[in-house]
Amino acid sequence: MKNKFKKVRVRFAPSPTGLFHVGSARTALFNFLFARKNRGEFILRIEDTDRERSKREYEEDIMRSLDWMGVSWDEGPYRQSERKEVYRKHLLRLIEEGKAYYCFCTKKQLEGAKEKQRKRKEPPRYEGKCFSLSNTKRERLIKEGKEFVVRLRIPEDENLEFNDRIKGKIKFNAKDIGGDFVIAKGDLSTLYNFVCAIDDHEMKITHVIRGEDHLSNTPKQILIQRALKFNAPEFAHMALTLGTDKSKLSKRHGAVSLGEYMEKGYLPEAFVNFIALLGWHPGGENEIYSLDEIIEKFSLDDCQKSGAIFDIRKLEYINGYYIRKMKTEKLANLCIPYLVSAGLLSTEFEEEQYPPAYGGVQPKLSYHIPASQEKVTFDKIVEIISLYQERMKLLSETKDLVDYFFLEEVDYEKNLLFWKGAGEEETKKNLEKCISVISSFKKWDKSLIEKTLLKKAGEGGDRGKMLWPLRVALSGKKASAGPFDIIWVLGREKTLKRLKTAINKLKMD
RNA sequence: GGCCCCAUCGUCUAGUGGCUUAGGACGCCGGGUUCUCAGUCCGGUAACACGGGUUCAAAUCCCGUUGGGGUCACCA
Repeated sequence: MKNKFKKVRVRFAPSPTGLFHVGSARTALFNFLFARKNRGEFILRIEDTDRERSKREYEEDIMRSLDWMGVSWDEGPYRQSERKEVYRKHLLRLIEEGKAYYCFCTKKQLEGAKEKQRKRKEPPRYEGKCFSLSNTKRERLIKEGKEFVVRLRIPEDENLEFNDRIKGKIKFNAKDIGGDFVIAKGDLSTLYNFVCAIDDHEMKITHVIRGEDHLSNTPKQILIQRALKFNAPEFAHMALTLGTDKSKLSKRHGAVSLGEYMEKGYLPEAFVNFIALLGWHPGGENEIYSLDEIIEKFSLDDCQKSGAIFDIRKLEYINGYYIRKMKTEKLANLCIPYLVSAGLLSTEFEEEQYPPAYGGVQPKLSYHIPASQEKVTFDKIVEIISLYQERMKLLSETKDLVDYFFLEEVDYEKNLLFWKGAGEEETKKNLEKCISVISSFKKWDKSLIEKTLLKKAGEGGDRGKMLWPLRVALSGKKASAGPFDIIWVLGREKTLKRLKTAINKLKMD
């Protein structure tokens, strides 16, 4: 292993031509893991040679997503659009050495040749016509302003083998590449494979870890590196992340951009845990790992050779798991923005006046409920969220789960109040019982509420007869937290009000 | 179609020639738990693609078949 004693340097090289997606996230993560595990360096390189399609906003999306995952880079971002001189220098050198040449064939000519080859069932191939152009003819064509591209001269027939760190020995033959391929356009602006080979060398990359969709680019890059007399880095081609139809994960499979996962309320630690386990496994039976544990255990040897389907149900499970394990205060803080954007809660900075001895003005967040104009404490929000911590899979579910704590009136169908075969009269009686029990409490004590109400409900045999309408009257939902918890958090006054509203609802026809 | 890669439950995977009646997790199904939902606990369902070898012994090694995927731009 020629790289054994060199400091490990890896790169993540996305092109900013679209929103950052799950597949790229996994490639970035694996590079990062490999770098950290081996005490090496992780470089971010933006491949924006295609000026038409590259956008600055996408570049920002890449960095924002990486930050979110906790994937930090040690160098960069380098931009290929800012390194044109470097590429041109190498390009000119190759042309001078006769390893690359101008090609004046028009697109039409190329198409025609390709068509003929296809008819003869031969693979399409550029035969290298312009390679044999005489100097004088070439000079003349350039002077005439004829359009051209630059092609790399490649061997006719040569084995191109390399040892992939994940896939093992990979064999290509130069004759299958399709002839001398284009490395620069007419304005001498260089193309992907060329700049990639140069940057990997100039940036002293020791390991190229990327998706296996780049496997077929590798022989081209090796040829370029050879022509330039560069040492080749080691390659590791990761199996792809797949959609449910087993094809490469893409937009048509639904949510693929990281932004969507952030908005839906996936936790970065859950997301990272999940995608790390797609195509990598440290052995053993544990499946929950922090980023630090993943780094500590990571090895390319434990990477799967075949693609892994992105199964969102397992991600949801892991996300729910992390939510349950989280400190409730932290969870509440993460949920608050969702309540705010749903209009259920509003926050603002409150200027609390402290005596000058305490350092003067200390800004503090205060919370209001728009529906009732009430003030609400952070502790109260924590209480509400704690009722749903075990039930939540996504942070974005918050608003639909707890909205009834922030609304003045809950909206539901009258029929929802009926437990199993119970009729209107019976339901009404049970709700009235609840009212009388709840208003009789001298002190407001949670376990007392629960004990007394439970006893009362038990008298009728089937507890559901009383507890179901009670819970529905308070939450307005067919599924919610338990009635005692809701009563406790809602308080006596609001509880009674909602029970009375429910009874009125029953009276109406 | 050419070239390249891949192949264990529906999904993610453990398994590196005998410890395997193939283990775990998600999902699904059933049951327990203060009305519901969730959670939790208990139980269940379900896989080595196929055919040849090699070997005393193969999910594991070799070959072939089939199937799947990737890639074939003056995009990256």
